[in-house]
Amino acid sequence: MTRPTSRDVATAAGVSQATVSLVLGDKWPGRVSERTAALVRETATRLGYRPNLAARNLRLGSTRTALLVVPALTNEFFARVYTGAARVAAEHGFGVVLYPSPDGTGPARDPFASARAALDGVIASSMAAHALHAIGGDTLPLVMLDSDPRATGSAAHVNLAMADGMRQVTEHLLALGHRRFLHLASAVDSWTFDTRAEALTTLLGPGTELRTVRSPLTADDARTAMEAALAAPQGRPTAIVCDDDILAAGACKAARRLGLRVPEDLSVTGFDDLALATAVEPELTTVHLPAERVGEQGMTALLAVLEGTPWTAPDIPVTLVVRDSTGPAPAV
Amino acid sequence: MTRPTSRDVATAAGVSQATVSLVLGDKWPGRVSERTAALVRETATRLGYRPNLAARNLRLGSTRTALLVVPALTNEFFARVYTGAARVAAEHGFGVVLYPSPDGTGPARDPFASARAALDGVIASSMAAHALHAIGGDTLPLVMLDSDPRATGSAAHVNLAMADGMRQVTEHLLALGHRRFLHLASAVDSWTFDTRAEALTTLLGPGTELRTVRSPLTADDARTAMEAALAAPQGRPTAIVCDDDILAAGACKAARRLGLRVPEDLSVTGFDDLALATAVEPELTTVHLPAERVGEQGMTALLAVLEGTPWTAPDIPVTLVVRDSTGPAPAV
DNA sequence: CAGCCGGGGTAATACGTATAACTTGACGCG
DNA sequence: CGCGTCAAGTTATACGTATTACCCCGGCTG
Repeated sequence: MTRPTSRDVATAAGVSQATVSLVLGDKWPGRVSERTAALVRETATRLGYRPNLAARNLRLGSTRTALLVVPALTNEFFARVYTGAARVAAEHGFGVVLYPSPDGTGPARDPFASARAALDGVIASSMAAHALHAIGGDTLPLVMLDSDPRATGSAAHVNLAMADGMRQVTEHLLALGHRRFLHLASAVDSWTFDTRAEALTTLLGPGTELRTVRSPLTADDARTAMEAALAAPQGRPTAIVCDDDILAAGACKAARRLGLRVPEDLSVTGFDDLALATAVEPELTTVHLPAERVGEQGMTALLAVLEGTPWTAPDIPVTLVVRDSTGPAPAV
Repeated sequence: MTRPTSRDVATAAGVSQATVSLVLGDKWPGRVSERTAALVRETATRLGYRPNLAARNLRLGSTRTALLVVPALTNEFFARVYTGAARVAAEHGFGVVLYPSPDGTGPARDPFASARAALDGVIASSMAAHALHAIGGDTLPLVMLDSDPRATGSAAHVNLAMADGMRQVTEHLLALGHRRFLHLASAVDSWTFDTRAEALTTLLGPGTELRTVRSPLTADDARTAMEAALAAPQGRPTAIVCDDDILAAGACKAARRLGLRVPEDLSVTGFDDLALATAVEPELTTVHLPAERVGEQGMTALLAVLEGTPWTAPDIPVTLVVRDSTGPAPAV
């Protein structure tokens, strides 16, 4: 009634366990005659044999499994990062397991053990870096996603060209004549957002005005933040730069509630280019972040690190997608 | 340079490996004196000892890991299912690993092995049921999510009360005076959607009209489907029942492109209650599906099955959330 | 004082696999 | 004919843990 082992297959086929392992391992060509190999394979499938991965992992000292640490999977961006990472992993016979509920809601007394599998390496989003040492991931090969290249020492880095993205946003808005800006920024403290904020500040030349409001990354918070910011009609911003499409969508909505038309009275930009960006009306002008590619490169980097190859790559380029939420600055 | 084992801890502490295992296992109270226990624990942390999970899994014959099979994590609904399942799992010292890229895009020659970990059980969404036997999951304890209770024999089931959800939609729209309906249905063949379609057909009494258009679950497809359906001004539907918020959002957009106002000229309803539902304008009237609870109950069910306890529970209730995308049927 | 008990620990083992090291027969070749 | 070679397997072992069965010794009891 219990699952058949390689030894069961061996006795059933009248060979030794080693032979079974050799055949099914598909290495060592010529070690086993084609005739017995076929016999072994046939009995294996007949018995429904599945290798015990725990045993194999123990023997090989490697699980071919990576841990992906992200804040929340319900954020489409990170779901896509996972997808990309899992794809590349599968191509190399690797698996990807997620660190559950790092948002702090879950219990996970021993978060490392809760991954249940021995791990070969860790890919961590900077937005979840605080969880890293609790995981014990600092003792494993590590790849950081979107984190300060100067900070995390030896770890490999996969970064998006956030500053350049912000440059594109700024130039686009300046060309449209905007001079008074509001930065609807994430309340999360991370390299990602810091870099953007810094880029925005430096790129906006003299003769411009910039206010910043920090808000959690939810549409509701965006709305209340907006209502406060747009209250005064005179001197109010004409362009809202949001750190996130969700914020941007919330901003558009708040604007309309306040009787402002987008983009005629107010331009709004986002980041990420989620499905949401084209679902709302007007469709969002936003910086497209190739999330899948982040995951892919993260996994590629980890594989390189595991092989001892030093890995480095230029920042992943991002591109502004101009849609309908931005337009010429109002005449006043 | 290699990771310390329990034996390393043992020699360092001057005890036997068995003692280390006993202490760190925290069972068998009284088997070890408090003094040596403290010594062992101290050396363990000093050496940075982490138990080798592959070895433990092999020894115990169980990995405390479940496989969750879903179509795509980028769909917020399934991301939330995962979150719920992972939470309950963590509470019981279990892990959840995802079946990567079952949408067929990925390579995954041996999808089962690509889970990399030996598994204790499987939780499978019916929308990915076709992948099940390829995974070999049919030989493991199985919990089915939203699948035909009559179909999958012995497996435990966790179902949403889809028919009741559709009933609420129908009654809401009928009460608003609608008589001509369009069902924007998913192109995917599954119990979920079949149940809804059947419920809709039976609930709409005489004197009503129902057309059905099947479409992939993307906003773009929804739009083209809509444009075809609404082309003829006379006899066009006044209420659009969508199988999904994404479809609903697409439908709203298409309607506006065609010069129809929502909800004045056209009512639209969705399913799921994703974040999208409140991000678009008008906010969607939609059937709220407690996705997290699906994941939680799925995991709970699996845990019960693993203990040999027969598990059964009533369908998870769903509730219509009335927002701004539905209104009285237009006069004509 | 012998016998027994139990606290506190240890030695031994099995889990299922991959692979290194060894065996065996057949065969070719000098 | 004897030896090296090679194909085709097999035997043995280790991976690191959890747990069972055992052991030792001090103290209590009859």
